[in-house]
Amino acid sequence: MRFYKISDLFSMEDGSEVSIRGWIHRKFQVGKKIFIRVRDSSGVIQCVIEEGVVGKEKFNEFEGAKRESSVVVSGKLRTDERAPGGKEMYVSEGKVVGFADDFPIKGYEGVEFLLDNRHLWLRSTYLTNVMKVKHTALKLLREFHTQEGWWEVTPPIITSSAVEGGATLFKVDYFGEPAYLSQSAQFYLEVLIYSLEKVFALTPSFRAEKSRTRRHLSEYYHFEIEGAWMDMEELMKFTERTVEYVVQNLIDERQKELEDLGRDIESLKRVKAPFERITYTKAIEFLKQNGVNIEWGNDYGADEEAMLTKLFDRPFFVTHFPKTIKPFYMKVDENDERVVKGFDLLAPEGYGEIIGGSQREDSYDVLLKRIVEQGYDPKDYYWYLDLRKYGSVPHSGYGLGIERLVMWVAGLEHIRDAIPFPRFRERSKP
RNA sequence: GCCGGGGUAGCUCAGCGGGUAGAGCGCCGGGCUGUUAACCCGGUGGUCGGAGGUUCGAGCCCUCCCCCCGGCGCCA
Repeated sequence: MRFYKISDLFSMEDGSEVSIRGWIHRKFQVGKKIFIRVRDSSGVIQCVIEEGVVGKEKFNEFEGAKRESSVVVSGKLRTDERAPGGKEMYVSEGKVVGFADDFPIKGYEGVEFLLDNRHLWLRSTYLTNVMKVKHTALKLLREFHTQEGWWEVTPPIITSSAVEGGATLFKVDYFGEPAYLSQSAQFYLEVLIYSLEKVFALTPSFRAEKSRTRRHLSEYYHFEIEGAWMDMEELMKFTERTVEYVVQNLIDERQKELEDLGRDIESLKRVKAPFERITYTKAIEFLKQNGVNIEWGNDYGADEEAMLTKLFDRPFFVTHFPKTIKPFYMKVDENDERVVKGFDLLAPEGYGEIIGGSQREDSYDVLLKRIVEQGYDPKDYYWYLDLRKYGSVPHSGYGLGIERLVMWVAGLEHIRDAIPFPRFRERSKP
């Protein structure tokens, strides 16, 4: 038997005999007539079952099938304005494959209940739409970098030390020795540019902070790139082209899902390179003019970042931060020793930082000095320092938070919905 | 880690001058030949987050603890 995708049925002729399989999304019974809305991965269609047509036994079988029961049904398609989407199937035969117990999610539950029942909530059209958007975003990132001559590589997740200090690491028992879950693949990518020149990786990253915001996860997908011979300017140009490519093609390929999610497509259409740029110094001036009590040299917080996002109606760069608030690997600007050649890319509409990048320090002596300056032990970074001793080159790279990108593009209120099984706070179930 | 809010029926919540618990929805049974979170009739429903304490008596007052939500910090 050939099974059709439900989404394909809506473009077929009335009278077509088709079979589908899926799950009962909604069900209504009126006397001797049962309406079931059958869902598969592509869509939902209403099916009408009448006792006079399928027989009493089959009718009773479907009568006993609750929401989320899995079914196979066959029948004729016909147009009916009373059906959602304007088409329905008039069932001639079918069977219940797996009967469902009473499904706990009815549609008015709170956050905690839904998170405890995430394994069931993932069947919702809302989360399904988000997952489809995410898939396409990942596909587009890979597609673009491959087209542009980049190599995908697979850095380790288990590491022996912090890439940068500060952020809390998850500790694991590695054959009796302490090891940590990676919070960035950057240093490993820096190794690989000496052979592949331009590399990217998609890996989970882990942060053990007990963050309490709608923008943080303990486990998230990190898209990182590193390019040999690239300076900060080249990297920023490449970054904005990447974001433009992903967003513009998403509008095209996932239009229906974005609309279902209630996303304002017009604001996404404005995501065209080049993006505006503002230096950290100018950002601080702006904040001061708007009554924020902040001094040059301090990092701005979430409230301040939100103020900045209102300056532009598309993503924009903040550049040249004081070196005191940025990690040692960022290259100090030769025109102004107080700042580094690093940038953040902030998404508009209050979404904030989605990418952080920089040109890397390529001088052995300067890097060593900065490691010591920031209180780290150079021995822990022996292999990272080594890279500067064997044909060092200018190079740059960035890290993009996949779930933050999805959250912004899909217009989500919370980052947890950009990942099927969110890990945050102490939550690790389901 | 800090600040704020909250944990009462399967779910969403009400109850608080202390007198030992209520609604809606769900669920179960019945009815209905066009439903869109269907509708109508009947039924079912609770260690009031945990442990101590005050009191004749605690969901309600006190102490400690646990869990959840939102904001900050940290960052992608």
